[in-house]
Amino acid sequence: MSAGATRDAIVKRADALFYEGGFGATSFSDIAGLVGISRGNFYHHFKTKDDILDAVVALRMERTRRMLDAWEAEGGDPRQRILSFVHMLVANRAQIMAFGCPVGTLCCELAKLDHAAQHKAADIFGLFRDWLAVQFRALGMPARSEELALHLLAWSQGVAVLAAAFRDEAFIRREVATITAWLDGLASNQSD
Amino acid sequence: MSAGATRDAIVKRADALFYEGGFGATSFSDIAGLVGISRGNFYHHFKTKDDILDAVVALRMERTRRMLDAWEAEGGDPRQRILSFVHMLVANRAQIMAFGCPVGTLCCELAKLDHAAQHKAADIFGLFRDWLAVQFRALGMPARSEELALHLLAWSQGVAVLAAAFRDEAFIRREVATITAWLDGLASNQSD
DNA sequence: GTCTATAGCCGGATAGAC
DNA sequence: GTCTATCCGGCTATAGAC
Repeated sequence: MSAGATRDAIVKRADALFYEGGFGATSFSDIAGLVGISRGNFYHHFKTKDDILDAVVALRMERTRRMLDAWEAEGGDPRQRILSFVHMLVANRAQIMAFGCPVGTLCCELAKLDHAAQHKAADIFGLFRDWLAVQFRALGMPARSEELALHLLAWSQGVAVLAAAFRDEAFIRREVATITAWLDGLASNQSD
Repeated sequence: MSAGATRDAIVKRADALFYEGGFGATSFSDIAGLVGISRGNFYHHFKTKDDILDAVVALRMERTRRMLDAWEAEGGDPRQRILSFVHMLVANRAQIMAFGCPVGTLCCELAKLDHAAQHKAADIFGLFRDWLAVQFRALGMPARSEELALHLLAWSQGVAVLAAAFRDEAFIRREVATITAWLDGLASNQSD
């Protein structure tokens, strides 16, 4: 296998395992087993476990960027773009109920570990925040766009946490409906 | 030291370490070091690490119950009681920015570990949910009390996650103010 | 009830053959 | 670039002295 392909396979599998089992609980053996290589071969591609984490965070950053660009390119209005973000909760509901949000749970785990990569992980949230702020500005709310972006980001995070704790799909759908109503009420009443 | 005292000391320290460092990342040595006992002595009180987790979850359950009872006994109105809950975000802001919410982060970690105690941990959320639902009923919203309780619980969880990710105290205070305004708007307009 | 000593395992990481 | 073999350390857990 070429150099890049094995490396990519490692990062891809590590990404999934870090999400489903957590960074700390995932071992080199776990990743190597899924990729189909030996543990020794690992260190030809990554010197330490933290290096793998950096690569996984970079992968998630890039994937997020592409997703936001795609939503931007779909040609809808800002309201529809924001709803694309919110709809992730429904589209990924099975994984969210099982493992929570990939970004939120990683940030919380790295915060407890006081890990050097915690700020890079939070930057993924930053991508969403900035993109949402652009949408709120386009909706005609320039003054409070960043606050609204953080508010919506927090809202979706809360839904993910409780959905995972209670395994409650109806709750997800109800909250998404509430968010949609809140969004439609924003233009007419900017007090919330 | 008497049997109960050492056991209580272990649970108390484990509670803090599980919160600040995570369950998986906390070792027996960490706890023993803080308590001031040897690792060997540990197994006289707890057979496995999971047994300690059970005791920690039970401790948090009981502490939560006492806190909710105290808020109930303070003699305010339902609105004031709900604000006592919300105010936790401000009162514990330093810890929340450093380690997230103790309940939310534990639930997410145990979900990823597919741990047997994950449902018991979620029961702590259940205590808050049921108590909040009682308050919303007392506010005159019997039909949607449970939904409102879950909504507020999720909201506070989202604030905790983003506060930890961005270490943003102003964000916490802003969201608490928004929650307060939302609460005061509920009586007059039950559409949100 | 608390200690020391240690078993047994698995983690990350390395060396060197192919 | 991939492998096998191995080191070292920390982990949970146990045994047995005091």
